Amino acid sequence: MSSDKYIHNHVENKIYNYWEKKNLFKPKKNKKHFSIVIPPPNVTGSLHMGHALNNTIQDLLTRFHRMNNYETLWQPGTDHAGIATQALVERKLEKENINKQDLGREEFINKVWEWKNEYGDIIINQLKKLGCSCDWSRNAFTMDENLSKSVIKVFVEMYNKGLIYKSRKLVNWDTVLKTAISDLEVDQREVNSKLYYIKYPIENSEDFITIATTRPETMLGDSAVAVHPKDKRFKKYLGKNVILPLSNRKVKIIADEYADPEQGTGAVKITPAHDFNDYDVGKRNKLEIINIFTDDGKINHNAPTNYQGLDRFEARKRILNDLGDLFVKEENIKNKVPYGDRSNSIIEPYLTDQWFADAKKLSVKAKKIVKNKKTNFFPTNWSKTYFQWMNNIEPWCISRQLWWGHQIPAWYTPDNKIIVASDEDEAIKIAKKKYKKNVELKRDPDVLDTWFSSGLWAFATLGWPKKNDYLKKFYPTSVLVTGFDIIFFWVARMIMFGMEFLNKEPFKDIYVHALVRDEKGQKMSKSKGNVIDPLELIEKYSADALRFTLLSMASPGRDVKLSEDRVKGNRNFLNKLWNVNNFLIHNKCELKNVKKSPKAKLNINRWIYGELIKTKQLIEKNIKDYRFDEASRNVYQFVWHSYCDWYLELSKTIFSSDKKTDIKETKEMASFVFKEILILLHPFIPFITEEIWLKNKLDNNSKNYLMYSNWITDKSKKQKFDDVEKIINFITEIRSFKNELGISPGSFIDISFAKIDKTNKTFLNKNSTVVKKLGRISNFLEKDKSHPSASMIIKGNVFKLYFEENIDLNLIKQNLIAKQAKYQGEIDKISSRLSNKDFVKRAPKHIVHQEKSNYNNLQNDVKKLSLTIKNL
RNA sequence: GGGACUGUAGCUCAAUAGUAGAGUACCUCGUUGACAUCGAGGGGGUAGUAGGAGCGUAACCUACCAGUCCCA
Repeated sequence: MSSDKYIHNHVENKIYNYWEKKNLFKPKKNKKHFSIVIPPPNVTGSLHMGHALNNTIQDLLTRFHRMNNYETLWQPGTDHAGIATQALVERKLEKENINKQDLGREEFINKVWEWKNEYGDIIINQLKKLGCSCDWSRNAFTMDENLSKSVIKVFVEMYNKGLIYKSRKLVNWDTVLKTAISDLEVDQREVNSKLYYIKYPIENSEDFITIATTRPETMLGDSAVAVHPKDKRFKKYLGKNVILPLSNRKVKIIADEYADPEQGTGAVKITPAHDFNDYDVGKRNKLEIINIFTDDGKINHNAPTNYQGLDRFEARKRILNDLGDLFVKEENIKNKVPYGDRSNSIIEPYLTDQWFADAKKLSVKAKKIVKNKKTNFFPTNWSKTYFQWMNNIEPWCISRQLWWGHQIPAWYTPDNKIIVASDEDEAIKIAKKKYKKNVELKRDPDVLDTWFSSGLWAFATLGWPKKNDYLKKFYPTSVLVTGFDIIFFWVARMIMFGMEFLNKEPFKDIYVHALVRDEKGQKMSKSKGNVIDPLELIEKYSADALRFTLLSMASPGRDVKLSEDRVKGNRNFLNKLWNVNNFLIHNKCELKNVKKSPKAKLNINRWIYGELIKTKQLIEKNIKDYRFDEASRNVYQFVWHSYCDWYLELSKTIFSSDKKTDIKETKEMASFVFKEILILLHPFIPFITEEIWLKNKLDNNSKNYLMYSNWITDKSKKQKFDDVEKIINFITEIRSFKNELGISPGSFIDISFAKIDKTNKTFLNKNSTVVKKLGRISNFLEKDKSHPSASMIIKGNVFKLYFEENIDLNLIKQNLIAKQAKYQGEIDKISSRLSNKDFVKRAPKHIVHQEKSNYNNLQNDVKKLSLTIKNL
């Protein structure tokens, strides 16, 4: 006999190899087109829960469309993660006592490539573990030659259009990584800080003006003290100078509305080189910009010698110490401090020359396309977030002081003019034309922000700028599946680039899923130690179980709170499925020979077929609406409860009978529906469905792949099969009644039909085999027995039940009284509704009608109940 | 400071305004034929609070309370 348990461990790898060997992930010519580009995971990354959710959804959509007559492309790849990768390789080299600078740029980049070639596929292999059916033959990398070419092309064109420019500005500077980063890469964290009050002596006076600051070390770079123009307290000092303590420089006291009279002392020190607000004040008031930091956050030569070379935090201590009497007090406060999301170090506003993209200009078309609903967010609400950011968009700093990445295609002439060209030869040509002679050119050492190249992902991976078949077929892509955390980083920028260069939206739909949190709803983080590793769950419970769990929990607008128990529960679902297969084999059902559309006469067969169609339609609708939670619920409910708990149980009565035609029909239907179940479930849980498919040789020697099997279509009118539902209800009532009276569920009973109406009597007699077996009934009696009985009332019919066991009459009575009270409660509610004239007048007729009929039915039941109670 | 979201059973979440459901946990019972990773049954909800519109709502509006997130 086959094993009772589904063991996933060997199955999943085997099945994945089978898919790859058969080349099933490649797009196959078909009428319609469907495409997804993967949000490229970081090449240094390893699979976390966010990836698992994100890619499970994409795989479900991909498989669903691939099965249903779409030529389907899921374009995979990774991004080069400039900072992360460079830092990683640097650390690795440090361990080997190799310094990046000694190695030189070119050699270092070689080392990074070596690393990439060795480890870069880790995350790709992890995606395979999850079952992702990407077309791996097209696996892309942002540093690939063709993608790099499109990056250069985009840069050059944007420069020529004036959409990219170089400028000296205050930027977010990471003193650890020694590079500029964009606003988005800065994390504003609330921390406990101290506010220091410091007296600045006023020139030629005994007076002081007291300022408050959280960063006293920056006073070495102060170029003014600002007060609010309307602040009467300071009016007398306006235009005077203060003697800057420690530096002994003279700086002016100026009036500027930036100074908030309510904050601190009302007077604020202005350090244009090291604070974004102060920079603006400085510009307005034409103040000197004094940079006092080196690129690694130490005090530089612009400060008094005794502080030079000190780290910024060391300098703070020394300065506070050196202030002496001028130090007034300190206060504990909470404030926001900028941290670099990669280095985790405090970010320094720093004045440098950088390249910027004019995001404001790019945003115009990008906003319009969403406004015009050519691109739609799901859930819709995310468009608000999108617009809010787009409306307040700032220039995007795209240059990074790194070696690993796309080097900016700009060259400098000896007189420091910029030449932007797609390669050095072209730059030389341009220079020659301009200067009428050969001039020495120096290439800009900076590279572009990784997100710049990921922004081209949706079309560069499809071959752009070449106008090939793929681009035509698959752009715009059908849907982008992504987390809300990268709407700005990536989604918005892809839309901007897509609109600018193809004048078409990169994707029709944007499905935004939530964050995966731990079971308590906390963000998973290494420092908290609450990270659940998807690979561990896969190992323990299977990829299918993890996938199904994530899908069923992906409710829109909600975070996914993942607990191991849920995954375990869904592993049980797989086992159930496995055992259905065992059951069918056991009953000699042949899946291999099922007909295309089975004809059924038996009510249970017609019923399960109807349920199948209904379920299929529901799932399809929910997948199209991106309601994966609902879709998984639909399929789970149908498979476990309708098919296993009822249909297969009911079918057992037929299998154990001697009616050959009925047995044949039921075998066929059981097999047919199960085969359809495998097809419906495949996008959700591809491994086990494929395993069962192959085990039953449904592939027909590689002629019928599960992965290309269409979902069932049936356009016939919906038929209702009340009779099976009636049987189910009747059996449930009996089971429940027995349980309430404390009768062992396995025991057999007799039931008297003496007081029930003809329709029901005929119906039950007609279905007696099934009802008797599942309801554990020995005999249907036409007349009441003289033994004591318990009465069960279903929809106005009184059934008398006779048990072998002795039942406490009191218990029976109590049971009936409780039921009566429950019904009466319902009646009271309905009657208060019905006695409301406005309700009867204004509510739709069918609602009123329904209430009335409910009322009558309940009244009838209560009447019967009280009669029975009286007779006891 | 600006913005978005959430509040429903112990927990995690559903439900076109027609009167609250599922999974899980819990309790009771059950095993010689698919499955104990199972089956049958059960208890459990003043829907954050308070107003308002409406015949009626958990769903709409307003305020408040609580929480989460984003931007500055």
